[in-house]
Amino acid sequence: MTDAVEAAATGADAVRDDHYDVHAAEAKWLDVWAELGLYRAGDDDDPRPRKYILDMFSYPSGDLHMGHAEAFSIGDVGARYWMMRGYNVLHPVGFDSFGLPAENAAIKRGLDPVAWTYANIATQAEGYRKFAVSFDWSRRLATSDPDYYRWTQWLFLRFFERGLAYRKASPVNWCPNDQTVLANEQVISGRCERCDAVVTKRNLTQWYFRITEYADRLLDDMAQIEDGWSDQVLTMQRNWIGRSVGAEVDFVVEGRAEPVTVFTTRPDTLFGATFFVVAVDSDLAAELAAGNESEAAYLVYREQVAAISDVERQATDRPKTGVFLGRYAINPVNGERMPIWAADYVLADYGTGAIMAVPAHDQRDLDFARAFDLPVRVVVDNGETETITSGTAVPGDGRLVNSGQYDGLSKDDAIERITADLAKQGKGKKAVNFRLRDWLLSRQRYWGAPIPIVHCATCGEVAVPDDELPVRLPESSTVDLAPKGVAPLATATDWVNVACPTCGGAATRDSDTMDTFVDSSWYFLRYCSPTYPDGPFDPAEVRRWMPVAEYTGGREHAILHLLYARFFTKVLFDLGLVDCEEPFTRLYNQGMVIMAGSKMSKSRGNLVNLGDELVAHGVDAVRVTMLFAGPPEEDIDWADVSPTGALKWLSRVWRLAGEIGPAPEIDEVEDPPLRRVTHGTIAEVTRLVEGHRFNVAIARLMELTNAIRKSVDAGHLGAPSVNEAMAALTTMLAVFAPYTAEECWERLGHAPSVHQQSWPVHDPALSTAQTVTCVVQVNGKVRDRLEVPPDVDEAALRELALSCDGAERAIAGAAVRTVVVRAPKLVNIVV
RNA sequence: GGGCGAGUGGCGGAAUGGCAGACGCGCACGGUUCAGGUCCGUGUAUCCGUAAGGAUGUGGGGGUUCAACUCCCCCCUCGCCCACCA
Repeated sequence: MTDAVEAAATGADAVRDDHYDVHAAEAKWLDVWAELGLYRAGDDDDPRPRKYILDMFSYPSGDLHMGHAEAFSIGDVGARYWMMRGYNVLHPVGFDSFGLPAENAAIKRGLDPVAWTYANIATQAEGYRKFAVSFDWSRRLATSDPDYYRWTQWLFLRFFERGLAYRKASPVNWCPNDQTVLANEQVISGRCERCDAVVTKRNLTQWYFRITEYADRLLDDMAQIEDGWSDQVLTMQRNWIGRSVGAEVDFVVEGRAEPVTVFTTRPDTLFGATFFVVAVDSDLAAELAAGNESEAAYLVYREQVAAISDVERQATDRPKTGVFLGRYAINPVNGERMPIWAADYVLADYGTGAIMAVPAHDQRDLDFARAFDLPVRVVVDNGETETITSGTAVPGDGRLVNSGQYDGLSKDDAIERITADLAKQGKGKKAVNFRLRDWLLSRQRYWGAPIPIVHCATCGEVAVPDDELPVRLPESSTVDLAPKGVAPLATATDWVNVACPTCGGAATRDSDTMDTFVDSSWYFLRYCSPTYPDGPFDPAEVRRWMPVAEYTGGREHAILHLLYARFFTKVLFDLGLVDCEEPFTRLYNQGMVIMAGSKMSKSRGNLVNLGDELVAHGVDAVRVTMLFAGPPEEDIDWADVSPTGALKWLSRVWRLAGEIGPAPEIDEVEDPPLRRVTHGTIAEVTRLVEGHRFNVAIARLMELTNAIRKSVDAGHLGAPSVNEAMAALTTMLAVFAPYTAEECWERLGHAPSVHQQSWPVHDPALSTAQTVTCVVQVNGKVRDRLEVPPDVDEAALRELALSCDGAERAIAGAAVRTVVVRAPKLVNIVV
């Protein structure tokens, strides 16, 4: 402060040469802030309105990287803004600390996953602290804490009790590299999301969450969050759930007691069904081929299909393959015999794994029919059915033909009538199908929450009693961690062998651990009462804080974490544990930080090290760079932005604060236009911050900086309006550049902390201008500008506009046809 | 193949249907300087013009409107997601 006073006294020149040492400022304030306890959420009796501001917690990989810096810069603005607006803000931090990297470090380098993980957490926590994120550190948690996973297990048991967690055998995605199964959501175009290895199928008995039971609600409840989530994420979730409405139709199969049911969205095309296809890898296919002369051919074909990877199998331009099974199904509407084929274009795990093929109206069926010379029959005529002979199916709308009593009906009418008639005859019914599959949650890995189930030969699957939770992980030294396709926990014999909780007989623990997405599906609830000993969370606290007002994180979680967290919340709602059905009211997905046009990666050699950037430009400049680069949801190309420019601005502000300092006010040098700029800026920045338009908000603060600079240079040092402007600038800067704002606040002669100040309030009387610039257009082209009072009369403005120089020149004697007057901003003269 | 989103100066990007290019980067020129990655000022879409001023201009083509970056239709390009889902 003494420096600032002295500088102000010795004149501007001395200050301008002053150097803003960002690192000194960083070193200076962290402890002060910690002592003031600035960001701790208020207690139960805090009268302020509450707001829960959440950033997606991170995997503790060690130091923060550029992606973290962007995400947390964005989330922090919201948290700080609402704190300054007088809200009781919960802005917690934690670590998603179970997962493969810890285990891989253990396997590769012989490190203890516990020690490795917690060392990384310490490093990352320090990184967050230096980055000055306004976290309430008192609520910090880690999903690998026994205190946390105890409740993950507890929640699993509640799901288990309700039948929402169950075990089944089925072909599952298998990553041959990580030696573990993967959820559908973790398979990206046939490859492992983590390691990019080509995923194969294995038939295994695994644990699932019955998320499909919630498919309808996951779709319907999107209405509650439509205003707060981007269309992009909502659409992705909708597509992922993939609800389709149609009918289930029963087909009698010759020589089989039970009919076979198929799902179709087009029951109106039933008369066009000319053959029948079952998934080659389904049980039904094997059954139909069994003991049949076609069995040999079927088995060969099944071998061929099994040999190709999912990646190849899913290539849509692949020619259709299949074998005739020598069996026939009867079309329920016309009694026709349809040959049954096995093919790999029909999926075993969607619908019933069997379809009626309507080649005229489905491209895939037509491709198949042409490959095997099967009949094609048009049943919906749209006037352009001749394309079928050249290989293009007619999928759309039209009138029914070749369909007996239904001829002439429209598609929609036919769907309704045929479905109703089938239902009457007991041969079918209206049905809904989902693309969404149940969530496979078992993982054959060590570093995760053990599944709290004991397998007993007499009692079956037995839940570990609640009071025996947590089922702790055995010491890593007692476990063989090497990937071998068997769960590592199974090798810890002392741990695995237990007495059955029900009958006391010899039993074994389930040796799989849970997918880490289970951990992250409820962490936002634990934050509300992180040390609550009697349950996963204190329902009263959750009622007070939930739902989350603003949730910030990467778009990569659009269908993984965000879908699972919504599912968990709904189950907990049904259990009566939470009040809200949707956990996140507003979702903000920030873009990525890329480098020179492409994703940063080691192999590309274009990694930008956050630590280096922080050393070169300081925390605040990096934050401002991230926020000023563009809209938060867009990617930032680090090659296109200028941290130096950001630092330049911050230095300008800092020097201005030094020049203005705590010097006494001198009323005689007042600068009224500056007041208008100040109050106009406050109004706009407030609106922009609330709308997450941070890049524009910063642009407005830069303009205010320029205005103050001009005023000071014009000799207004000491004017109350200058002090007011500088104070407003400094307090608003606090949400973007916490260190610099604090430093400026001190230079202005105030005690810490600027972060305890209220967000400035604008005075509408001061922010409205005395005059408005009115644009005069002739035929839509700007020809002149007039300074007019904001409440100018329409008729008067019209006359003024018609007689101004620019308009007269452009009209040049032509006849005026119309004059559009939008007082006070615009007049358009049409000639 | 389907769905969603986006195309604006040399660059990142501004603009409730009403002044296109705010703000910043870069660049140019000038000033200051005890030599620095951190200062001040001026200019900077394109074309014609010394200037005043004029013409053109928001991926391309049409349309609605007094007025279109903005709304509607067609096309092109790019990005993301899903991808044989019956």
